[in-house]
Formats: sequence, C-alpha cells, structure tokens
Amino acid sequence: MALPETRSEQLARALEDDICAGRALPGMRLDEQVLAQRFGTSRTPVREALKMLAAQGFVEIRPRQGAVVVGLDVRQVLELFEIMAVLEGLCARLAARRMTPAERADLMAVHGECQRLAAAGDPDVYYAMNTRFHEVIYAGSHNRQLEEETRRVRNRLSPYRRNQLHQLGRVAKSVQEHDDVVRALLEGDPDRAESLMRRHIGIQGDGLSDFVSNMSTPQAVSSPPPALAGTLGRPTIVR
Amino acid sequence: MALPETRSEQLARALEDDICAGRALPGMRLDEQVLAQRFGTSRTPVREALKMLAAQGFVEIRPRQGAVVVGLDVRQVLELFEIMAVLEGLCARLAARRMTPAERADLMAVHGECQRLAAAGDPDVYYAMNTRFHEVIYAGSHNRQLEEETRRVRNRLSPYRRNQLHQLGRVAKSVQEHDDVVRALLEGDPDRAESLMRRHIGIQGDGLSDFVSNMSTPQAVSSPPPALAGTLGRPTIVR
DNA sequence: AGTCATCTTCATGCATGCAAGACGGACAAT
DNA sequence: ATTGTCCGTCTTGCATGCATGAAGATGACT
Repeated sequence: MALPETRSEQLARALEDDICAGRALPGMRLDEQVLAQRFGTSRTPVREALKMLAAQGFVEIRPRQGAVVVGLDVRQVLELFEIMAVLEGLCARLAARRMTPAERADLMAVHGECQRLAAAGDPDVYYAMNTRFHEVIYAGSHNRQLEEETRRVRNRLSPYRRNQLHQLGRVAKSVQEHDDVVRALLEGDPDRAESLMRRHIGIQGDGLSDFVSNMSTPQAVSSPPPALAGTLGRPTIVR
Repeated sequence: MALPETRSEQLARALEDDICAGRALPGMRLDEQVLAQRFGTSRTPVREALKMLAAQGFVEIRPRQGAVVVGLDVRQVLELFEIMAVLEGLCARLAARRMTPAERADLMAVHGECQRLAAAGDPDVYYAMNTRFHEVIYAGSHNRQLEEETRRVRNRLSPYRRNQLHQLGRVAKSVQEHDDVVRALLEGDPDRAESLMRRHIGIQGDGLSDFVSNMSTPQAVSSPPPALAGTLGRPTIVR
C-alpha cells in the first residue's frame, strides 16, 4: 500500500536531510550532474528536487549559475526565529487545549527523558530529545498545517542551531523552560503555555543574543556564497 | 538589470496567480501537455513549475496521476486560519514598533481608502484595497521572511476568502477592526496591535464561524478531487 | 603589474524520446 | 443488471541531446 515515491521526492528528502543534518553546509554548491551520479539517476529528477527545495527556501537557484544551499545571514536567522516563536507558541496554545490524555502522557515521558539527558550532560544527545519534545507539542496542536509549517521553519533554522546548546548552562536553562511549558500545558492554560513557549524560542531574554554573538555561521567548504560575504566577517569554518 | 527569469519560474508565478485569483479552482486537473501548449513551451518547465507549487502546497501531485489544484476541506481551511492569525498578529506587533513615519503615512492613506471604499459598498473593490492594507502591515514588520511566509499562507487561503466579504455587514466590520488595529499601530502598542489583528483574522468572534457556514467550497468544473469528497457534501458548484 | 577584452570550457535550461503505470471501455461471467 | 477481467490509450516519470549563457583562462594594452 505504500504509495510509490518518485525519484525526485526521494532526492528532495535526502537533500533536505543533508542540509538539516549539517552534511550540506550553507553556501555549498549543488551540482546537478554530481548529484545525479551520486544517486544513480539522470539530471531530471535532481533538477525537480532542487526546484522543490528552492520553493521551500532550503536552496537558492540562480539562473544559469546553479543551486547552492541557502546561506542565511544573521538578520535572516533572527527573522526566522521571530516566526518560529509565534508558531511554536501557537502550537503550545492549541496543545494546551487539545492534547489527549495519551499525548499528555507522551509529553511527560519525553520531558522526563529530557531532564535525565540534561543531567547526563551531553548537549548533542539532549538536542535529539529536545527535538522530540517539541515535535510532541506540534502534534498536540492537532493542526496538521501548523505542524508542517513549524517543522519546515525549524528545519530551515537547524543548520544554525546545532551549537546553540553547547553554551554553558544552556541545556539546564532549556530544560527548565520546558518544565514551565509542560506545567502550563498540563494545567490547560493556553495563554501561559503560549507565552512561555514564545519566550523559550524567542528573542526575549538573553538566550538569543548570546546565541547570536556565539553564532558560528556555517560556511561551505568550497565556494563561499556571495550572499554570505561579510555576514559575520568570519573565515570558513570547517568545524 | 532585471535578472532573467526562467520559464519555470514564470510558469510557477502564472499558475499560482491563476489559483489565487480563482481562475484555477481547487480540484482542477493541471495537465502538463495542455499547460505546455498554452504557454508555448515543452513539458519540462511546466513540470518544474508544478513541483515548486506542490512544495508550497498550492497543488498536489499524485505519482503517475498528475497534478491538481489543492482542495482544502473545512478543517484544513480552519487550520490555516489559525496560522494566519498568529502570523498577521506578529506582523502587526512588529509593525507597531518598527514602521517608519513614511510607512505610517502609507498605512493611514490605505486605511482611508478602505474606509472610502467600504462606504461605497462594493465588496470586490474593497477586497483589493483590504489586501493592500494588510500588505502594508506585512512590510511594516521589517521582517522579510515573515512577509513572504504570511503572504504565502494568505495566497493559499485566497480561493476560500473571495466571498467572505460578501456577507452582510462584513465589510463594515472589517473596516472597523482595521481602524482599531491602525490606532494601536500608530500609538506604538505592540501587544494591542497583535491581539487586535489576531482577532481580526482569527477564530475568535463570530466572523469565522459565519464564514464557515456560508463557505462555498470552490470546486473544479471537472473531476472533483477525492480529497474533497464529502467535505461539505455539496455537489459541484460552478459559481 | 594591473586592467580589460576575447575565447574556451562547461553547467544549466529546455526540448524531445521512450517505457511504465493508470484510467476507461468492451466484453464475459454471475 | 452488476461485477470482474482484459486490453487499448494516454499521461506521467525519467533519460538524453542540444543551444545558451556564465565562469575562468589567456593574452593585449595602459
């Protein structure tokens, strides 16, 4: 019954995954032929996949000049965070009113895991569970369009968040903020859930400005994109 | 200096426009060859345009079965309105803090036009100016990503809003709500601007439920899509 | 040496060709 | 009359070919 997926869709997912996971860094050139060979197809499905990713903001296609992974400058990242804050805030608001008992149990379970992993201290492991935590809330909104939209923005930002949690004390702070959100959610207080979530994601507080000043703009190994020239003035970071 | 636009981009814009303007109704089949002939190209750029539109949620491509204009059921429309409310709300919030004097003047001018046209009484003419009103606020947010995102959601909803203003008294109510928003914006009150805008768009109040019950789900002239079967139980509406 | 013009090379944008799968109709069986 | 099967037709998905325009290299000139 699994509906057959076309090559172009597979490629689009694979490429998006590469971008989100940081395997394809912003600014990286995406050569059609190279990709075609790598995936064992012709250029046609590759092109279609790139067009889809371009339509979603993951890559930029400059006519006759090929596709590159989108490189966001600081300003654009901040802009997306502003959007992210209200979208996640809305998720929380709706979730507070709509989550089923099973979903609430899920939330508590995942939150518990978060707390455990936070104490364990590995930011990368925590990062994964943190993602699941937020996903549970997206789903709890019972709004599919919102879920997809929020995930899309999150994915677009993901190349820039990887190191966010490596700041000293950020994990502890994150899990504490989660705790507050969870409480509001379980008490069914939409206003508080929304505002706490907005603060958790958003510009308020010092989290983001710290983030900005510590931000290591991911750069491509090859051919830094013009769009990124001078964003942070930092040379190529190989990480 | 106008950077050359590829055919696939032109096609994508043209098709999106057809959909938003209601010339291509939800459920309508988009045949590659027909479109290719209509626009005087081969199928390739048409396919690429369709892929882009699919990635943005305007059309649905079912493998081996072709593309159709997405048909949203009532639930999905409501979901998008929930998103729309927070996005426009955020636009208003940011605009309250960031609009330049020139932009404020613009806003007042457009609002004035809205009032004039509202009094004149033609909902369709008002609709156009209403769109401009909201666009001014998007721009006033000084957040490009948000601007684009909000416009995209608005466009996705546009086939379903056309008749919204034809309800008795809706125009008057709309312009009154605009007036409140404008006041908050000009006073630089972000909280009030956001909450008023959310209410203007959103589910609160009776506007939307009226809208729902009066909603004439746009249907394709040919081949009603399976996704729409039973959404409102109404037979094909030719309008 | 540095700057500018020309040329070469190559990737992209689009057209076309071909095979596989889906829809529709005819026909047979119940 | 209805259901199920088979077959023809058509559209899509992908591969390939070709022309255009861009990036880089070479060389001339200031």
